Amino acid sequence: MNLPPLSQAFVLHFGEMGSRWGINRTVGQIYALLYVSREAQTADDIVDKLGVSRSNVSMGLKELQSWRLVKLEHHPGDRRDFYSAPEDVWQIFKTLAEERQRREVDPTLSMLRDALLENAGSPEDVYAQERMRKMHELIEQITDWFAEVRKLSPDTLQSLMGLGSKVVKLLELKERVMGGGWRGEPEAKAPPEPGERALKAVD
Amino acid sequence: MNLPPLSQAFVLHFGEMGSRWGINRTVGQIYALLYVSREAQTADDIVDKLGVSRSNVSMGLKELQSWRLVKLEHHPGDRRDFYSAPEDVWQIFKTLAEERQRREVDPTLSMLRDALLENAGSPEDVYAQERMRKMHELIEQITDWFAEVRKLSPDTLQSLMGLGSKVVKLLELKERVMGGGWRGEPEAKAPPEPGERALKAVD
DNA sequence: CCGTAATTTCAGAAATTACTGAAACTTCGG
DNA sequence: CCGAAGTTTCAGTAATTTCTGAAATTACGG
Repeated sequence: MNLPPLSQAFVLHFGEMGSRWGINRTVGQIYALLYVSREAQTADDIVDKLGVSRSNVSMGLKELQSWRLVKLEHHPGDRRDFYSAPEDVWQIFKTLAEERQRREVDPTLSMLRDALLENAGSPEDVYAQERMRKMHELIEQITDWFAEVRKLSPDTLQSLMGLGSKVVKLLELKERVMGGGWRGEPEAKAPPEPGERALKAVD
Repeated sequence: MNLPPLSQAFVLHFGEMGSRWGINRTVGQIYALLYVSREAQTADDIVDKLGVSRSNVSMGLKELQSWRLVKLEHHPGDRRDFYSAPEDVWQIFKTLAEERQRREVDPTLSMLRDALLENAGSPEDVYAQERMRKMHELIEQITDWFAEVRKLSPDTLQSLMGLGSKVVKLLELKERVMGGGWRGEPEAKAPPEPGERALKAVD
């Protein structure tokens, strides 16, 4: 590997981490390299810096493209492909989230929906179906919410996250300003707005 | 595999999905089986139902325990270990999030912090360090926020998620009611260093 | 302590996944 | 069209991971 020390440490770490995920070492390393490189890199640059085969790099780049994690650019008068990673870390995070949603969550939701439509032929499956309903509810709620949140601008998102758990205060504030009385204990839940999904306790 | 059809479909799906994650097929299947089973299962129950070796089940259960995803219980007058999955899907989600934090995010943060303390010996590493700073900031912000949010009760969490992107309305409401100075977080950000651009909505 | 039931460990076999070099393909200027 | 530069594909090999059966260990009632 042919990289300055800090970059190398970063690249190696992502290689290892990649393995923990479904991603293979080389793919992790290529992405890390692009992420810390000021300039777009050619496949041969990557071969030199990581010391892996040309074909491995080619496949890794294809994989990264399928995740929409790298940009391909061309320089005038140069036939080679130049690759780079988008700058904005929030954008990267969103892209990752979207792709994982598409590859992991959506198929699971689809399987669950199918199972919930069947009718259970045994007491075991009746219970199993009930459990699947719970899981479906949870996943759907989280992903709907996340889809909403992804629409926010990074700035807004940051304000929100800056609040941390203080959002609860905002919720209370909302009830005070919009809702009826606020004398009652938290047990009295805010009435759902019209058209808004009723809040159900889970478990 | 010896399971009623819906349960089997669920178990097989989780086996496949497990592979996409870092988790292996058997571990995914064992967890799925416990999740849809009304009663706690012994290792031999699992062997019968999944048709894998006893030792494989033993290792899988150990792995699941290390993720805190299964409960071990004992029945009076029975020496065997009985395993089950916690009921509350929100709790499961939190546990998963915590373990992934511990195993994947914390080591990354630690590596980044180390790299940020070194001094870069080349222009390439100067830039790399700058990129690592950005990544560190993002990850830290998200995980801090998530740690806060994990403290909320499932009910509160659900109210929040029910709002979806309507939280923005709440933020505006807050501005109106409280006026400017209520930024719930560690004082306004340090003025951006030269070369650091404010995060802006992308594209 | 002993014997038995239950569980864990572990070395090797089986299966899967990653990586390589060589060949095939693509693109483009002349 | 041709040739050169670049990229992708692919079959075979290497490396890694998963899984198994056998042996070792633990737990416990008598």
